[in-house]
Amino acid sequence: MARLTNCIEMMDEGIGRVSQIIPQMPAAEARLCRLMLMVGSSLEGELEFKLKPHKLNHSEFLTLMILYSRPDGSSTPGELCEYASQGATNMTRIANALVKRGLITRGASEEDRRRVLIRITPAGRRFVQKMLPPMFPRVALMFAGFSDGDKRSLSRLLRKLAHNLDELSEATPP
Amino acid sequence: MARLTNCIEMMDEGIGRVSQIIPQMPAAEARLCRLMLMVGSSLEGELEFKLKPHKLNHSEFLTLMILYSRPDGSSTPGELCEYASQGATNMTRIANALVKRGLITRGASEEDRRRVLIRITPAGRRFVQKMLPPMFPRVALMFAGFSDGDKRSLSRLLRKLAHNLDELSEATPP
DNA sequence: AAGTCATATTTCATCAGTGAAATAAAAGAT
DNA sequence: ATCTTTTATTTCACTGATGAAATATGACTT
Repeated sequence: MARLTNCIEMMDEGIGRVSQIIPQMPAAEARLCRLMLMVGSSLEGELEFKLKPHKLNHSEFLTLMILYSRPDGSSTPGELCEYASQGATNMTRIANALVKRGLITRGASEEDRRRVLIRITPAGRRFVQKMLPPMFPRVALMFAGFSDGDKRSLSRLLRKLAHNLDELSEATPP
Repeated sequence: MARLTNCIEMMDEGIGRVSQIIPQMPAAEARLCRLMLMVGSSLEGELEFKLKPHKLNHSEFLTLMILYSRPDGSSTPGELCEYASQGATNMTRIANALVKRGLITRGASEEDRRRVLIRITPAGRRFVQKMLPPMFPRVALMFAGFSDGDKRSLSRLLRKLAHNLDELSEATPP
């Protein structure tokens, strides 16, 4: 796999040349956009790489973590779909996989028997507590050389970007 | 689809609770990591959305743009694999799709006849010049409210992160 | 000339996610 | 009591990417 830095360098030159041909292009913004996409997918790759030994993919991991982080360790398929940004079809498949491994259980809700209650099991909690800590060093290394101010800036700017993306997709009711 | 802002809010609370159970967790870094992943994939969705009317997916668009941005409008499959972060198998498929639409051509290289020279066609250039400008307003809106300093900061921080990710994957030679 | 390496393609099996449609069951509305 | 809506599951066809193995071709080495 090519180093990210090389791809970025080549992207910089490419956008430079394109913006000479098409001067109306918002070059700085386009660069930021490409940067986000490149770094984002590299980060995604890094995550999947760390998950592979545990036979989990990103969306299974995310679903499990959402449950783990809940005060009561439970949620419903619909809610999980929302927060894990997955379709219902996919969430059914994810839940099946996690149930099969004994990390979660499915049961009917008491109050509303249409709903399905998904709970993380004690085995699921142990699993998370065992797999999470070995990831910490690499997560910390990603932000090596970032001052506290850098981290705060990055957080602020990403949240601002997220807010703008929300506005954009609300302005487009497809 | 859930709003990004909601997902972020819920992620913040979730990480807060997890870091109470597992205090060694680098919470700030984990938050940044999740933020990058969420915003990145939302951005990816936004891009795919803009590409759909042109019947292009992300990697086809990227491949085409790399060629467009080259001074001579040409490259080779191997090089495109690198910069578009695609496997050879996939690049063959991408090239087939673009050739079929008349946007690029494939031909043997003169110097080294093992190599295949991929060139953007005049039709390919016209296609890019027609499809690109309508994207500009939305790209600009993504960064609405970003000062010049914000943009520079974000650029700098993403590049630093990219650099760290390169180091990480070089320290892991599988 | 023979052997080795490099480049690209093709085939194949597989995985992860999408979207639409059909089904089921229960809640809520009138 | 019937009708509508909500929630979840299941099935199906499809897209896009992945990785391994086999093949073809041409370049480089000696």
